Amino acid sequence: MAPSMREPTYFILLAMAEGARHGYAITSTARELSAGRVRLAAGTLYGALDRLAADGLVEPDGEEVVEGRKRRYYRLTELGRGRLREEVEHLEAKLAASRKVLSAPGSTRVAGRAS
Amino acid sequence: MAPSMREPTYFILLAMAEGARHGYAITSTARELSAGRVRLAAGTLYGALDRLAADGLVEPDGEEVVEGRKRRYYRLTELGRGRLREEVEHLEAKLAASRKVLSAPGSTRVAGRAS
DNA sequence: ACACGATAGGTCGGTTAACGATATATTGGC
DNA sequence: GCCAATATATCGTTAACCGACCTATCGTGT
Repeated sequence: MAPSMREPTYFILLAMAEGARHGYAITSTARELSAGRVRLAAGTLYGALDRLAADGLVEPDGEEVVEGRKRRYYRLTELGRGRLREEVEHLEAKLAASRKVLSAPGSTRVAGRAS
Repeated sequence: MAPSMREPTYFILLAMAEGARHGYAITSTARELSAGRVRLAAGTLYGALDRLAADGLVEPDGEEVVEGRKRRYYRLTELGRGRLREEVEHLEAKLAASRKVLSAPGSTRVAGRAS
């Protein structure tokens, strides 16, 4: 079973789910989607992009130069999209579990605690 | 801003939200709550317990011997419960963001892609 | 002319959670 | 006697993330 994604990775993939993006655009999209919570550090972003490409979750989608600045585009693969959807399911399962537990005030001890 | 918890940590805290537990019981409760997904390795469990205690999210709640086996109990602190609730909010925010993005089929490019 | 912030890409070393392996010890079933 | 389950603990490794730093362009303000 693949371990759950960390938050930066999750938002990097999610940012690309809307369409291909170049690195810097991923940073701002992730920031928006997370309501400001996720501010991707350069090391996190480019490291993750290399890793995700090696794992086949994203792939390069060409380069271009806009106003003198090079842009490297990446696109989510079908595998990446599937992995993202899987992650959403885990999120839902986690939430379901927490509702079951946190609704009850609970300070109960597990079976038969003797003094 | 505190970084998001990893899955094992989340389920360790969630297991204790129902009531005080000893280490081994946390392992089985976490396994149940996660529908079998989270199988805590010993190193993960006891390492996390020490770390969480140092951070004030959990605290020791006595020891006892049951059938010749020592049990070390831990309890969730108010801080820990708050941190858990905070994490649930982040989970909800993440889900809201992902629904917004994944509902649309989206293979759009970000503004004005030439060529 | 110069500084600075935003845009755009990248590297590198350090921190830390998680993990598997290993160890100890007891109880109970085969 | 051996193994699985119960129970706790340590140790070394891996992997993700992060801050710091570097290069470079463009526009704005001084």
